[in-house]
Amino acid sequence: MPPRRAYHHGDLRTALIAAADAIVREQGLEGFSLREAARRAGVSPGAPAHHFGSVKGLLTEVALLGYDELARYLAPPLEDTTESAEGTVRRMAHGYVRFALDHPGHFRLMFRSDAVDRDDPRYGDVSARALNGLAAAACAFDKASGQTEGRIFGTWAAIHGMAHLILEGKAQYLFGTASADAVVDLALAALLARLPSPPD
Amino acid sequence: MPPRRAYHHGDLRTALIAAADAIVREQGLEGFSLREAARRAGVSPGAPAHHFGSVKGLLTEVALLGYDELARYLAPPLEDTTESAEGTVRRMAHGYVRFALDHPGHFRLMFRSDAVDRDDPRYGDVSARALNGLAAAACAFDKASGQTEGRIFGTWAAIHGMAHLILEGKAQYLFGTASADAVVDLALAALLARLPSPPD
DNA sequence: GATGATATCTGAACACCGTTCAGATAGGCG
DNA sequence: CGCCTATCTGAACGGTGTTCAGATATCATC
Repeated sequence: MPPRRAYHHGDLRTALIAAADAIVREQGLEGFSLREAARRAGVSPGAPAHHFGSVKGLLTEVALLGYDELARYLAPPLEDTTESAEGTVRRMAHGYVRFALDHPGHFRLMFRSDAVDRDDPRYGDVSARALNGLAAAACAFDKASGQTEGRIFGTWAAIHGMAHLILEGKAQYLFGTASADAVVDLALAALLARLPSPPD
Repeated sequence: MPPRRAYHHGDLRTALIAAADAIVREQGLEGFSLREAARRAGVSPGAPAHHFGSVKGLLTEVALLGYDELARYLAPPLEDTTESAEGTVRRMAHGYVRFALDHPGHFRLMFRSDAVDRDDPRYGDVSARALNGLAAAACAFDKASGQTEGRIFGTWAAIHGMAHLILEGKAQYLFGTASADAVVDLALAALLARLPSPPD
């Protein structure tokens, strides 16, 4: 990463987002600093301010990329039309948890409302898009129970709770060193066993 | 909080924990700093190091206090023996979420494995104790489904997920400005509706 | 009670952080 | 060409956690 020759970067905004994304991916959120991102982009510490206002602005962009990536993890189960609705929910749970473990820095950032510009309108859009699939699966699976928002949120909460607790090391109190997939399967078995009869 | 007269504090360790706990309670985790805690205790910035090693050590103590408080929020539903098992789980979910909203700084800290000394043995003890009640309720309620650890973790994950998502403002995408209690009720309705028949 | 060992705390230093801002530089456009 | 505006520099400021030699107090032992 040799120092730029030109005084003007050309596309500093994009470069800073890429640098920040890489830091969060490599070192997690604690390893991130605005100055380090500037350093990687070969630019002075004051440069990011013009493009992002503050560190929150830059981290918001990284969080948005995280939602895109999450959507990619959740897509395959939906595209497989041969799967039952219950199977789809199952596979999305595994995908959600795998995303959290594959991209812990992004996952944590996405749910750190203090580190991010919560009021960015794109933020709501992207999270809605990422969860559209989950919403569809939850509704298809869970036709009989409660009203729509309750179904979606209940499913989301159960899956998100697994991911968060596993990521932060809380599952080991119950399961020792069992794999995340095994933990998810056991929890799903308990949560889905309540179902009266598998739909379609 | 006038400056101490004595060179030695007397019980600095306790004073620092109390100060840190107060900061987290008043200003949240982002408002916390080791130096501010030292300032409140009327002591130099280097003093905490001797008692806690690093900032993680002090924050671990605050997190432990958080678990105690959580246990207090979860206790009443268990003590009410007239309640059905489902009702107990319901009330514990509301208690868990209320704790998160009443003590956001503590809640976030308790699940920030980067900010805390994860390997502190007391950490596992206290979290186990706080969740014992939840475990008992989950098992009593959910006799038929899955094996024990799966039942406990599934219930915990669902409840924790609600609390986390609500606290970080993610429920508003689905429910607007609805109260947390209403959101929890709707999600519980969907999750519990799957039950074949109410036990006992 | 005096003496020595040990625990405790100070205060200055260090490296780093995010943010600000006057000024240097470049590109776009008349 | 010359100007205007966006962009970026680099130094400064106040803040952070951590380290450490040295000052101070407590405690055990004589």
